[in-house]
Amino acid sequence: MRVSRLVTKSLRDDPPEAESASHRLMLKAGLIYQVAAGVYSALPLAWRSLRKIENIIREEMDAAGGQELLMPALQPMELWEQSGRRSAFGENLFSLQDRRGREMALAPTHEEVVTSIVRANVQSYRDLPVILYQIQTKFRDEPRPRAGLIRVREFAMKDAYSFNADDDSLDDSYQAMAQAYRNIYRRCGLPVLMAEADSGAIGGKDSHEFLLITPTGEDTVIHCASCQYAANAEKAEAVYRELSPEPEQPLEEISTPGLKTIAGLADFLDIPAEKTLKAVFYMADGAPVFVTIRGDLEVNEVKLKNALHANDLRMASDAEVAEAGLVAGSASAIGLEGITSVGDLSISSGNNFVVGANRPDFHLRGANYPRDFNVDIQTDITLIQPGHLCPNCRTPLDAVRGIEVGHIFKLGTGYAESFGATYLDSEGQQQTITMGCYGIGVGRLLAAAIEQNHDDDGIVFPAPIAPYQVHLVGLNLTDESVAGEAERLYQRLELEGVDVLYDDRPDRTAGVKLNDADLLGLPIRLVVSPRNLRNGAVEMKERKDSEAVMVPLDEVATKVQESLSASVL
RNA sequence: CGGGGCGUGGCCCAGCGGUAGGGCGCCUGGUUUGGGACCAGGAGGUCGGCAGUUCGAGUCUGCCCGCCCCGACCA
Repeated sequence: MRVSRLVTKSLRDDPPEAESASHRLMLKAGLIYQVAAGVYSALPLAWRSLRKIENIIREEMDAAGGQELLMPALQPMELWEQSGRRSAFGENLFSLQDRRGREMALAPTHEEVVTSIVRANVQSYRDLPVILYQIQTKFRDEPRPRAGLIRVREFAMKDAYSFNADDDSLDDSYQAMAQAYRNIYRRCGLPVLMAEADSGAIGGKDSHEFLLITPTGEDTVIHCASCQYAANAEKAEAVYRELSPEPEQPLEEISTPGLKTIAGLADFLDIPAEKTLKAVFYMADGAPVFVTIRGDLEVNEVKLKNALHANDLRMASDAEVAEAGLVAGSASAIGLEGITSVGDLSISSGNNFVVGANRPDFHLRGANYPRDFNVDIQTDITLIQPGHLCPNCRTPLDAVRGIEVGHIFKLGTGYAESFGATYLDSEGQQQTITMGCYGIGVGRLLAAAIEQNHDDDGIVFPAPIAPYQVHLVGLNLTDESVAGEAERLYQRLELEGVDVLYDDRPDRTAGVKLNDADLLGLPIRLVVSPRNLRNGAVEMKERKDSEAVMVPLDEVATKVQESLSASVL
């Protein structure tokens, strides 16, 4: 491709609206163009990268036994009523009416349709297992699209679905998909962490996320350097140091004037925060919830939401707290009635806690669970943080930030039950099919790759997903001998099957061209110029390196091939 | 949805009651050419929309729309 023919131009100024590196660089290099909030065109350069990613995904899905198909984005709303996910997705589901006033949805994912297909086509255990996949556009009316292609409302997703006779078979498919995913990221040149995850709105049992580690990621991953345990912070399991139990003391009210925070209370009483219990108030689907957790810990809202089976969970407002008759800053579950009460496991991990007295400026000491108060649900709702202990090996945990670039789930039989997807086993008994689903956001993967691979000058593309492999820069092309050599080299490389972007613009200065090359970040840069040609050479530089080397003209094609084959992981 | 910010040629911005400007980019001619060159000439804008205040509105007021950023969601 010749730069002179490329429709897109790089931008000279940083787009002011783009905070994240990938967003800024993709706009600046002319990879994407915004159409609406969270809706982008993929311009020719980005589209080449996206196709390369898609092809890697296809090859690995096919190798893992997947069959590609294409399902519609436009679907009747009845399907979503039938699965119960119309309300589960809520406002995130794009919906519209056709000319007859019939309600339709733009699909955010395809369990409903794929399950219907399998119901119609699979009757026997001999037909299983089946893995179906597609690379197709998804629509999700996200509350807040952000950061370019990281979170958008319309996006290409590879979604795969496994259909299995039993849990062992599901486990096989799940492992095969997990391995295919590892292969995909490795082949894209992107190291990822596979972490235990919450299954969210999709529902199901086991679930893992694949995260590209970068400081600007939106997810926190808890990681154990010792045993390699990794989990999304939303999911990570809590373990507690054994506190030596003390003899239980009686409840005693103490004056704590003006104290409303754990830090203030612990300081005033000269006790560690873990000797206190904290009360936190939430609204779950419109009803107040009273949460008790040890004073040194934070509430994990995802765990809490799951424990309550709530669709919507948020912190209660001051007004709602007051209306429920609670004393913010001095509340405890002692004597609490008429409100759902949830206790973290940590309330059993110590005793003689200091808790609120349910009247301002007073607390109680010597509180013990369950002697002094009760909870409706006791479960793990702790938000794991660095320094907490690994559930496997008790090593202190680290936290890193990552971008979720893939997610796999064991769904179980829920969808098959909704749609009546059954088969006859070898005994002639009717059984329900069990399912898994497996997703990769293609555009997000590209954005995450850039988020992770860039420097001050621009993108540093991993070779397998770069739009082109070689950026051939011709300097001083008004000199006919230079233009001739550059042209010959361009055609030679193309003939050898190398993807070359040839900057053939005769009227651009060296600075502009070299800056553009750094910005776009193709793996190899070749510079043809009068200065280099005088030595019968071309300058070759890998984008990730700081040093360039001079290569004799007749060896350039060979050196390029060598360099490219070395960069394939 | 709550909080903050912004809408002026393709891009980045200035102008804050009195005849729409600059830089980049674009077109023509010339000079340049290894890290975003120079000279001369030129094209290009219903100042997000609607209503109002005013002799006069890009500028003031109200309503609406759109976009970005921070929080609840996810590939």
